[in-house]
Amino acid sequence: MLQTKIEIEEATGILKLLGDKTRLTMLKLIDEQTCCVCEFVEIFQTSQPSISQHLRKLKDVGLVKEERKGQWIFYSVNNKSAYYSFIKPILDQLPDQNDKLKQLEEKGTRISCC
Amino acid sequence: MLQTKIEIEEATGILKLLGDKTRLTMLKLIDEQTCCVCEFVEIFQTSQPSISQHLRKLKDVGLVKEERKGQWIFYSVNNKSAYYSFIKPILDQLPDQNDKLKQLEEKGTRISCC
DNA sequence: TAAGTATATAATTATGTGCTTATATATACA
DNA sequence: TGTATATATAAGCACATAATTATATACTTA
Repeated sequence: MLQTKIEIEEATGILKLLGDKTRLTMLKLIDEQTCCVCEFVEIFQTSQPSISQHLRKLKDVGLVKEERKGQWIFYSVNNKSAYYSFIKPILDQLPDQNDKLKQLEEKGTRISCC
Repeated sequence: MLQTKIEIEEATGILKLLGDKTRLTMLKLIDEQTCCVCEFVEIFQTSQPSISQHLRKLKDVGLVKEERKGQWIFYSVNNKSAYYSFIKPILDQLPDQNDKLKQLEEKGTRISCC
């Protein structure tokens, strides 16, 4: 695939967002899956507002999309984003994070699959 | 080429470094060229200590290498770095920055070519 | 060796970022 | 409609980061 060019300033904005452990892991997780906020809270063992704020930043640049299903809001990577081809090669070099979701399934706290 | 995996925490460290306009532009510039500190100072229109500190951070993780030639120290991307295959796809998506070096050549302040 | 140029380092300041606490909004269900 | 659950937002604080200023070090050349 021919890569599209991205301006330096846009690139630094995106890279700044990826330069955070929580957000980068999130993106890797939801590149091929879907997660809701409370799952992230459990996975990252942090507060709900903190997770919401990270997701907000990713949403603001269009990297993730949300879909409400009842009381839950499910997040996934927006592969229609103009930046998707920029971040995909990065995500592909990261180790799989699915063990984190497996742990939720074992504890019975996984929601997204329903 | 089969990509090597990089741990999430290492990746965020590297991405944090790339998430800065000066450093990202620097890396793109010296991926295939060589520049010395005073050239960066002129290109980025900033102070010499600021440039040195950016280079220091890149050097600390092994992303760049330095070579002294007389009074000048020339910097270039260290393509032997374990992280090179991680950052290369990122740099490749950035627009060419060679116009900045051309401007130095036109002004007669380009050093590295000698 | 003295003066000039190039670069590095240290200390300080200014700004940015992430997390917490508190509160608001939205949905579900009894 | 009232309560519980899920999520978002706002304000404040703590910490991190980038730039500046001042100074030190290294090399060059007269």
